[in-house]
Amino acid sequence: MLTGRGVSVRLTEVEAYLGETDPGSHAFRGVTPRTRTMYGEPAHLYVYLSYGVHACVNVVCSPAGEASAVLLRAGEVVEGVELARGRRPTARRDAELARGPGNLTRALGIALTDDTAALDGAPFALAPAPHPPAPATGKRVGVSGHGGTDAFPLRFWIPGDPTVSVYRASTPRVRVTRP
DNA sequence: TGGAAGATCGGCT
DNA sequence: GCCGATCTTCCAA
Repeated sequence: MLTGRGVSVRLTEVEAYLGETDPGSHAFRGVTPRTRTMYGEPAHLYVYLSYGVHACVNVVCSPAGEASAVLLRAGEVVEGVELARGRRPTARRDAELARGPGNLTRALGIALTDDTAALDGAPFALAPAPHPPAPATGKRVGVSGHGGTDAFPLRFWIPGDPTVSVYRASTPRVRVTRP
């Protein structure tokens, strides 16, 4: 269970990213200014910007010097629901409050400036679930190309949970015609 | 300096 | 349920 800024969520969907050996990881190409956090201390947040719009949050799990992290993709808001609703006005159902990486980040009030923040105290804390259910495993979604993603069944989710995001086919990128 | 790619969400039908 | 729009970051020339 993850707590951040007055909102607690029960994580229902995560993905693991190993590092240089993982084609889908940002660290695959090596250390960059953006991925530097992944090489930092464990139990810290790695927040990155996706598609220039959405913020996605990871938890660094390897010791300093190694790059491995867990991407938090979805969760169920169990505490501070009202607060989360205020942050997510477009969500019609509670299950949508933290469905999807970007939405989860918003519901928790995490911003890009929270990159490298520690998880062992306020305002962010990570605690084991009281009754951890058996998660399902499978291929990761949203990771395109590089051809090796099928060999990494590193996605874990709670089967049947309404807050788990569904697979979404990749959109063909249409370059905006510039005048 | 330029071009291409990317771990997505919201709105409308 | 499906379709479109958005910006940043990284690598190569």
